[in-house]
Amino acid sequence: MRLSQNPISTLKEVPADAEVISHRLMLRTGMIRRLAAGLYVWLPLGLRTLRKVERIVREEMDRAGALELSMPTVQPAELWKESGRWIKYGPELLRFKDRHDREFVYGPTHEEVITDIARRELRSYKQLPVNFYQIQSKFRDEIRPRFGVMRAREFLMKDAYSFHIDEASLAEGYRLMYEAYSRIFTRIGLKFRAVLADGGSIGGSVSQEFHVLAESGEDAIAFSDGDDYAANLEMAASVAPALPRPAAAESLTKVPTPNARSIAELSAQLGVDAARCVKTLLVDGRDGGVVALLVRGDHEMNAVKAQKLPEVAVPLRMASATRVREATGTEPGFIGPLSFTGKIYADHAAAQLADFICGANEKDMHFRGVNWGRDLPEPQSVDIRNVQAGDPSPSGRGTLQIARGIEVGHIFQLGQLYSEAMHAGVLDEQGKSVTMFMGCYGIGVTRIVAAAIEQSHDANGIIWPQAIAPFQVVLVPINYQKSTRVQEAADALYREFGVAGIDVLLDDRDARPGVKFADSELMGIPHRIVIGERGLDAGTLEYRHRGGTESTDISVTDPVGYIQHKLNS
RNA sequence: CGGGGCGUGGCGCAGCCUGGUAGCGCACUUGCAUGGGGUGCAAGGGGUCGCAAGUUCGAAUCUUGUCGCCCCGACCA
Repeated sequence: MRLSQNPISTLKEVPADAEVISHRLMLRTGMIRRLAAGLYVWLPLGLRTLRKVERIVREEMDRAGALELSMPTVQPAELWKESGRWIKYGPELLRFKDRHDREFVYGPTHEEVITDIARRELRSYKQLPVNFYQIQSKFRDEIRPRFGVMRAREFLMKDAYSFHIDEASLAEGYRLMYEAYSRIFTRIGLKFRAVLADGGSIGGSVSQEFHVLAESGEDAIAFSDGDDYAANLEMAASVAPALPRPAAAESLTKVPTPNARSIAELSAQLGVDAARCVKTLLVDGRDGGVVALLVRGDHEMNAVKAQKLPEVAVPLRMASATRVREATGTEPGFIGPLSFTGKIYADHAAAQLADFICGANEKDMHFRGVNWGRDLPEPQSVDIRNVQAGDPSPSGRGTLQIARGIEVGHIFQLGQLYSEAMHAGVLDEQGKSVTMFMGCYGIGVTRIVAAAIEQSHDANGIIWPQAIAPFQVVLVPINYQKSTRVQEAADALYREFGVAGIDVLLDDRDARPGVKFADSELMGIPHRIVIGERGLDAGTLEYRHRGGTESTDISVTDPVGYIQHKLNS
């Protein structure tokens, strides 16, 4: 591409609402433009990178034996009603009607459509296993789209769905996808980690997410420093303390704690560690009542874990102030388990405490010296808290660290969740009908582009990994418009790179060198060759790598060979 | 959904409090100079101030409504 022919210029200033670095750089380089909240136009420069990511994904999916197809973005509501997700999916599902008043959705994912295809087309176990995939736009009406294309409403996704005769085959298909994903992210040049995950709204049992490690990531992930255990914070199991609970030493006393509505205030007023306090959280119950969830004062409740408890309503909701009053006779801040009559769950760590402090179900009062088994019944002990850095790893080796990640891939073993609801079966070797087992596997193609920038940039701009750079080489001629020699040399070089099949950008704009240097760095093109009269006199060109700070003179005789060597090393 | 904030040329902003017919920087156009790190000088083009209604002789400015967007929160017990 000749840069003089690209009408999109780079920006020095960026819209004030762009927060994260990838969003700012994508706007400044002219990769994307915002159309509306969560909707982005991919301009020529951005699309080049997007297509390169797509190509790598496609190559590795094909290599893993998956078959590409393409499904409509618009789907009939009947399929969603059949799977049950018409009700379960919530407002993120964009629903609309056509001129005949028939209901449709804009697909946020395609389990229903692919299962419909599978039940029509697949008749025999001999056709299994099979894995279908597509790379296509999805729409999810996010509560709060943000961070540019990182959490957009419409985005490009690679989604794959596999069908199997039994669980063993599903596990094998899942393993193949795990390996394909690892190859994909490695080829793209990302620092990533596969972590144990929750199924979320897609459902299913076994599932792992692939996270790109970056400070700006929206997810917290916990990983062991002793082995390769890694899990989304939502899922990371906290290990129950092994020691026996200390014996009760204090007697139960009620103490005044005026306005101590938070653990921080409470522990300050009483001069005790937050870890000796118990937080009582009331959440809505499944049967209409409330459920008490107890965690240690220095711990945080984990909503994903808590809503797996049978009595807890899904999705998890904190009880309203009115219901708190009905259930306890007091207001939030002074709730405790002692006179509470509803269902009580205590986190393992809270259940392990002796002589602890908790609310007295009376305004401005707490109990001290509370002991399980003596002052109230032994609790049902469960894991309902987030792990913290320093906690022992559930793998038994090492302690947990917390890092932030951007979820770029997610793989699931769905089992028979959809195939059962939608009656997708095949005949087995005995001629008996068997419900198929399914897996599904997603990659956020557009999100990968943003994640790559988050992970690799500096003060001057993007530093693209080789594999997804919009151009591999940029040619910067000095005084292109005035110097015939420079122009001829640059044009010749541009042709040679093109013939060699290397993606080359020629900055033939009538701009000063400083502008071109700044732009080449902003755009993050890995290899730069400067062509100037001085160098031509000496028979040299100037080479510089985007990541480096030094330029080196190279001979004019074979710059293409020089770059090819760099690309292959 | 709750709280806060913002809508003024393509982008970043000032003007609004105290009404008098819109300004600055970047970008863009033209010319001259410059030509190895976002160069300088000069001359230009471009905005019915989100939209609607109201108050007023007069509204970017005051009032009401409406639409759009952004940020924070959604463990607080």
